[in-house]
Amino acid sequence: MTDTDAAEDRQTPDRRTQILHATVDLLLENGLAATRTRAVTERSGVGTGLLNHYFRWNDLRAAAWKLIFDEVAKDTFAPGLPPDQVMDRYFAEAFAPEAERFWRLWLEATELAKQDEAIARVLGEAQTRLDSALCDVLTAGQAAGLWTLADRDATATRLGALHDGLAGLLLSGSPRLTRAAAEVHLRHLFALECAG
Amino acid sequence: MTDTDAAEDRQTPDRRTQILHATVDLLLENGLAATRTRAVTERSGVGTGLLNHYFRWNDLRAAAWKLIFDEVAKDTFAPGLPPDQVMDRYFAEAFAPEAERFWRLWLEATELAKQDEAIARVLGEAQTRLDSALCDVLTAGQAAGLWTLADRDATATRLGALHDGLAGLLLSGSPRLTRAAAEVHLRHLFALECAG
DNA sequence: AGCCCTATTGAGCAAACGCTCAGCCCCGTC
DNA sequence: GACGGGGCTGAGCGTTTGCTCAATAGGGCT
Repeated sequence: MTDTDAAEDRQTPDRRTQILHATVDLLLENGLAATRTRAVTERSGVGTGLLNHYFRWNDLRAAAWKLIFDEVAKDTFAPGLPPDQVMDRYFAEAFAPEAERFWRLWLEATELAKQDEAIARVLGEAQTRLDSALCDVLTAGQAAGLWTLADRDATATRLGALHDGLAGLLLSGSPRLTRAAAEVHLRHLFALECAG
Repeated sequence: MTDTDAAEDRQTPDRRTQILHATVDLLLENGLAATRTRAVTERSGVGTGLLNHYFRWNDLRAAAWKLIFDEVAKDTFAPGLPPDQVMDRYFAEAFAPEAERFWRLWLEATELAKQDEAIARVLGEAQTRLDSALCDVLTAGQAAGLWTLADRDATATRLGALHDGLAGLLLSGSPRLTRAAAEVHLRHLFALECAG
């Protein structure tokens, strides 16, 4: 991502980078279904030919998704904070409005992963990354005596899966679940895991 | 689904019913992405014109999904069994290979629900139905003294969401999670809820 | 100026999709 | 046999995709 900032400073940002970031923006704004190559060319001010010179559409999607997922993984588990504060931040931001766009893209990627191997790889890496980051935080907290967990890996998997499931419920517009309630559910599971 | 058998027995099963059930079969076999109107006409042995006479594609999908979801809701929570046996069956079949097709369709429906109001309605009804069925079982078990839960509705929501999240993880082919492990996770949450 | 070469363009192609519509087939009625 | 009409057909339309390719613009080098 340092490439990005450096490129934006330059007078003539790499056209390839322009295309990539236009794709990221459009994906976050409108989701995959409404993001087509033509929309990317218009947003980035680039001809259709150049876009296809640099990317095949599948690869462009995968590259943009990788940027987005990496960014989230970096933001969610900020380094240097005490583990309990990291978890608190994780719970607080789990269902924040800004996270909604991310989850929509996550579900869309899951959908596409069956057909597109590039996206499957990106999604798999992001999953592993988020899961192991969560594992690390749980381990650090346990080492610091903040909590006691019988099986940190299993707890991380359950937290991640519940997070995912609740986010999916929220996205589907279920009237029986609010953002605040979803956060409570996630915190509740963690409390149960620590107590049990 | 008794309609199906009855229809197959009849000499001239309703063409409309033939189309509907061909759609159900194809959705279960190949998922939505690989199920197009042409595939339905071929499977049901019907001309494209007749299909479009009876259904618009969006409505046909929604109708087929409704059949599938209703069937699952009916099968999962069989009436007449003791609540603890119902829960055991729920856990045992939660990630069975046959359930995989269902979850793929569930995710695809979630995806489409934002664009298609008919599917959003069908999905919403199915969600409510499954959630309240789970609530009922939890309530019945508590009444029978099988377990004690602080908040049955919340527990039902958490179980459903964890189920959903784990199924999503399995579908995405995550190598870190097996069907058996997913079942253990779900049972573990229930045990925690009962204990806590 | 003349030349070359890379970056860039955009009209248009091929494929895939849902859906239409002119017409065919078949059966009941007179 | 003639006629009428509803069930049914399928070639093909219109649209939307991702992507190609001949053509162009423009800057550096001689």
